[in-house]
Amino acid sequence: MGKPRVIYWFRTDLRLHDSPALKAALEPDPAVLWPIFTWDPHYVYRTKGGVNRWQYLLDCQNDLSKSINKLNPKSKLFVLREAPQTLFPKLFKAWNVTHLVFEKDTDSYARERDQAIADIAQKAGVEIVTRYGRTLWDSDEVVAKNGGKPTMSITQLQTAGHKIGEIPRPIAAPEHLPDPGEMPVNFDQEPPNAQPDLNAAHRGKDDKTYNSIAGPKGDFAIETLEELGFVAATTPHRGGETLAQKKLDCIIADEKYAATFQKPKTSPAAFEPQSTTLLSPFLHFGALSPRLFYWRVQDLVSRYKGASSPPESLTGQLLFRDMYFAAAAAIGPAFTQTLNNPYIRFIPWNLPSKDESGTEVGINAISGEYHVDSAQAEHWFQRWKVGVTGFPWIDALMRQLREEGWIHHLGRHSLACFLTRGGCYVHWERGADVFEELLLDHEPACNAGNWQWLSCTAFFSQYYRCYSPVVFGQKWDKSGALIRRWVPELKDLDEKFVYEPWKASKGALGKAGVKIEGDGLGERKKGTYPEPMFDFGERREICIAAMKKAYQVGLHGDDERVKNGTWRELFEDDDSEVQGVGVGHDDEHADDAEHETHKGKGKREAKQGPMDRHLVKKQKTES
DNA sequence: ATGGGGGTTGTTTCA
DNA sequence: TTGAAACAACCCCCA
Repeated sequence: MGKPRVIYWFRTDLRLHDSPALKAALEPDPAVLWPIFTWDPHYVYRTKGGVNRWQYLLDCQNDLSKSINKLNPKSKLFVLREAPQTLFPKLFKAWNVTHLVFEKDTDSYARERDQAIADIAQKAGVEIVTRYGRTLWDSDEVVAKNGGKPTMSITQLQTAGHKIGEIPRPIAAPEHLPDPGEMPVNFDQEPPNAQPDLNAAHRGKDDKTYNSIAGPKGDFAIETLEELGFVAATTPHRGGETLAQKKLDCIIADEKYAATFQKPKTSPAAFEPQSTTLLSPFLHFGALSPRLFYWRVQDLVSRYKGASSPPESLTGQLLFRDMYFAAAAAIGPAFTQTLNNPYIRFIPWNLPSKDESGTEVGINAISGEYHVDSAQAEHWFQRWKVGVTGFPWIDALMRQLREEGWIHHLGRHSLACFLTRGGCYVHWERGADVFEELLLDHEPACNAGNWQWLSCTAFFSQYYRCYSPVVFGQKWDKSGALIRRWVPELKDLDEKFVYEPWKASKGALGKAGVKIEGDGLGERKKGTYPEPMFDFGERREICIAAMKKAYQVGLHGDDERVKNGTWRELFEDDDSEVQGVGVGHDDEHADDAEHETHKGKGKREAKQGPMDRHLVKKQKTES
């Protein structure tokens, strides 16, 4: 037997430091090692991503390639443009590969893909080696220690983690890398399935991604935005392991900040500089190891007097990340949706997703296809999406997100609450879909989990705690600096009205050079800012009443009645206020609703409640 | 097993 | 100006 000929397959671990998988690849002292990245059509076409995130990925790849090249001038990150499922059988033969090594990934699509790769490797007689390094603990182990169930609270995660044992200490980056072997491409490229292309909207130019396996020059170079057909990115945030390390160093150097960090006390209105670390995009691409981050903080905390502790502390933030990863690992593809998900509450939101289970986009992806069951809700959603709701705090956040790809966690809360249970009563999957496209740090598990949290469909349930689009921002930023930065229409408006310009007098508006008019969609007149979409106080009341009703009904995503539409019967005794929310009901039913209201009000409130709650409990223990 | 305490990140009011 | 308490519609967790 000769020495191993190893492919190291980089995926969501674009780094050299603290990589258990890379360490495992180097341990048998390979004769050759190819560091490769495969440009997977699933990510290119079936994962929504704005230009900002594509640029960030390219940053991470370029930085990694440079670092590899420093360790061995003959090597770099070799990028191959083909789906791994069809590429690897050919590579294994052509390059005479003995081992394929990669970091384990528990995302639904990744699991399915990696299983396929494992089968292919077995047939080819190639040994597969994997290690976990994407979270603090192996998510599957967490699930096992949690009784095979998804971690639905931070205590569950902590208890399970405690049972597994101490979080592994980070591993140093390798000091040497073997030469890559020969890389003949004496085989044909399997053309990708480019339809549907969920990113078509961002491609201003021709998509040349798959013109050849080894790129335009045949040198396995990293793609460019040009090659992908994308126009220029707008975010100021840049990726790469080198930058991640530098930023982490800065954060740890500010001992008081890092050791006493309390997330709920950091301001969502702070920008330049932001109040949180902005390390999440690095974590997403694996340019920063969560375990390195954890131990750099923890070692400081252990010797610091008066340090904060989980869940509010910096390490606590990493625990939440692990919680979502383990929940997603246990629930599988259904985690990112309501349908078929037994752990998520059914709420009859407007604009529900079309059922795409069984289709290609249905695998762990929200394609954005949905039922427009209410023209009103659709109009609100369109205004929310581009930041013209007429609520300056909401619009500022949305515009910051669109341009920079990052907003503070509590800003995300504001946007999410407003779209779902605290304003528009639009399905959280619509919002998750928009965030998936816009966030640099978009992580399927964390994004879906946080939307479930905020919409009170899982993880969190206090739906009467509702973020006000006015007072919540004011609590952090009385003068409206964030609004002035991102909603320049209002930059000269008096502090008294900057959060609610509709209350300003004509004189005050005139002085600020702004008029309140229109819905903000389409061509907007210069010097205008849209009217508020609705009376927030009114909407808040309606939404809370509707949430209460849905909680009493107590359906979950896997309920047959959710799938076959008979859930409607359970909501028919809505009183008139609630009816204002659920659109979709035609006028012919209005009479019935009216009728129900007359005889039902009062009595039912008192009696039905406890009975329904009992029903909910019973259902839960059964499932 | 049941009941009380608590829940990273609400709002309003009052001291 | 800051902090605590009321509001009291939820579910999880632990003893």
